[in-house]
Amino acid sequence: MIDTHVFKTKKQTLASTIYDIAKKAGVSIATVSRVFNQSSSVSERTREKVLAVANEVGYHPQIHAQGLASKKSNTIMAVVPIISNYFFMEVLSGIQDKLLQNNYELNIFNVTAGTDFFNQVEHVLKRRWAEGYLFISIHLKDEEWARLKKYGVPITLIDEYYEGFDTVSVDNVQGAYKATQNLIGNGYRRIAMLSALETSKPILDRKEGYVAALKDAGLPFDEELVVRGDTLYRDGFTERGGYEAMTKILTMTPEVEACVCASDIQAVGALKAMQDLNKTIPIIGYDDIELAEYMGLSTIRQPMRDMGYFATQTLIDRFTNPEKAISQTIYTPELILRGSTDKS
Amino acid sequence: MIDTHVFKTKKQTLASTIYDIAKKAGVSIATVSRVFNQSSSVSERTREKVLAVANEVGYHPQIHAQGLASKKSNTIMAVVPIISNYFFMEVLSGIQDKLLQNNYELNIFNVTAGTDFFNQVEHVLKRRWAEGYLFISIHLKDEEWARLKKYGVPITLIDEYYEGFDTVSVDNVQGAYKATQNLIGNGYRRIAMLSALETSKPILDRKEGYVAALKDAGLPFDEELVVRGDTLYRDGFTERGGYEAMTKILTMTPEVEACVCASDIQAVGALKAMQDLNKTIPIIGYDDIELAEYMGLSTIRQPMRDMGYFATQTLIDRFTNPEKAISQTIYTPELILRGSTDKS
DNA sequence: TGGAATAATGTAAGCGCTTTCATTACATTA
DNA sequence: TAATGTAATGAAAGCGCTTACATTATTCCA
Repeated sequence: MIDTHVFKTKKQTLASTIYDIAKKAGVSIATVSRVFNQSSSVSERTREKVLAVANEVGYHPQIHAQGLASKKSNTIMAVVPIISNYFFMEVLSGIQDKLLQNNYELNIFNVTAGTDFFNQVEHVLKRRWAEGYLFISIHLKDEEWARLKKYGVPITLIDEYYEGFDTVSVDNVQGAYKATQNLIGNGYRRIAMLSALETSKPILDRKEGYVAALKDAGLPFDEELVVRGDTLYRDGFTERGGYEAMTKILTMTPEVEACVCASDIQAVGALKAMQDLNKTIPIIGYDDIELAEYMGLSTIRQPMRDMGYFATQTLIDRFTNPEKAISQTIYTPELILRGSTDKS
Repeated sequence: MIDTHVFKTKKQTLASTIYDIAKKAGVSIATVSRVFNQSSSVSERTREKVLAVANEVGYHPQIHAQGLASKKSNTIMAVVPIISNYFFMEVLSGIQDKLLQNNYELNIFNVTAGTDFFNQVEHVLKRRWAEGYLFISIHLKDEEWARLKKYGVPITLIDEYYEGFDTVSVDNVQGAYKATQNLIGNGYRRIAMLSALETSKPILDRKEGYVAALKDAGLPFDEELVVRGDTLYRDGFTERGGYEAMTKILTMTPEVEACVCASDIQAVGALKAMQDLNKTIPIIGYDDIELAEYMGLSTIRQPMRDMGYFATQTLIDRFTNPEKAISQTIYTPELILRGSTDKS
């Protein structure tokens, strides 16, 4: 007996390539390629035919093949240290806004804190994944930046300053200065700084501004009043970090009259701590995330979205004009007064 | 003394390729490739030699070339609709956690709302950028999902349910039910639902739970008590959206006794609205973002990090075992009681 | 209406890797 | 020592695309 049963081979829907399309459309692969690259010289008729075929089988050029052949990928990579942060989110949304107007795709690469931090960053460049890079809140030593420069790839730094690259940042010293100065102007003398990981670059700058404001007002600087929480997750820029720090401040140096804060999110924790300890002092946050408005939190505004937007623009400009002079853009932070600093 | 002069080298340092390394190390390109792919049969001596050379010139295989030749890229792509959202952030951090243990790179692709939403999503798959995809809060019709399935690529859905893919979600109906039930249990009768864009899938489900709870308690359902703000940016899941909605509720239906909310972030706005109008009613949020704890906000907890973590695991499992049975994982939301529902 | 100018298409050589298969070098064993 | 097995390496054929450059169709004007 003859077995006539046919095995239905699970038909692997092999991805179609440019050859398949070319064949079906009766043209050469070059023409197909042209169609997908809006190259000028393709007649309207062929274009339509190719597009029809491509659409029918769901064809689209593969990114890796394109990338290899053309040495471009129409991709911008945002490199950020740990993602879950309000500052990044805002910056990112500015980047998106700009990208929407251009034909670039955004990829986000996360580097994790640790000893091999620089290696991770360098690794990203080595892979040559993108045409340009946005480094957000990545802080390196000058010689490390210099080393990255060797890769000859367009890079724009956000929230960091280095002469060799286009950078977009905010004057952190000035921001903290303004906040502290405001408190001093309101008559407070013993002002604490709610800090975070000491080695963090923004913290360093903000402390400097805080100290300068005290000094300019003829007030003594007391290291004891610079306090951070013990939870160092995300460098201490967390609700918990703020809660812990404020608890310390209120219990260990009860004579404190006011407080400048390294971030809004920490301020949220600090507010809770004050509530729990049933003691309220004026407080100024930092960043002006959307939340701050709804919490009545006075703060120092950083134009985060603008920064993202502008940095992206700068980067794209460099694609088209690599010889463009390197630019450093520094925004001025703005003091926003709300309920948390009202005199009671 | 440190030399701090300006860079002037214009010379594009040509990226070195596998050939350069092979030549300098005196081996064939195949061997170099093997070294970079921890392939077994390379003698320790050659391995070291190759690595030394590669390190010297800063060589690393190019992703596009690798991707083309091997048809893999060791990359997972997370597809999300608009990035700046607390829910995504938390899920993302769960994904990162899992990824850290494996050797995959994460890329994030943003789709923007609009008429061509589906096209954007499909486009991502067409490019074949990654080996697997995590779709976060992407809601499509069944036939659309079916269409994506044709691409034969590993996909895991987060915060969505569809039988054809592995999915990880939370029972939104139950979550809203629990919240509403709690309020009813506390004696409130006129309970509002602070909503967002009506067509949003989570909103649909949550409303269903809200209605069911009312019905089960023998309470009437009043469409007028389901309110959203007018600002629809991010589908209305914003502080502002919450503020507007609560303002409406309090002014148009002043007899309302309590409120269930579609998200914590909206609850923040709602809290402010209550404060501004000087009227407080019990409120329950949704999500349990970190902030909620520090704001004393009762809420429905979604295990966001766990979801991200588990979904990633599921996806990676599928790489190694494509024939694995498709799984639907549904988490149970948890009611977290805090100050915002305390009886005054 | 011929022929130059121009538009449309095709040919083929890579892009930088991976991978199969063949080859070589070396260690074992009888 | 010859035969055999195994580990290490190399040669070469693609992967799916872009892009000079070459070739063929069209167009246009004197």
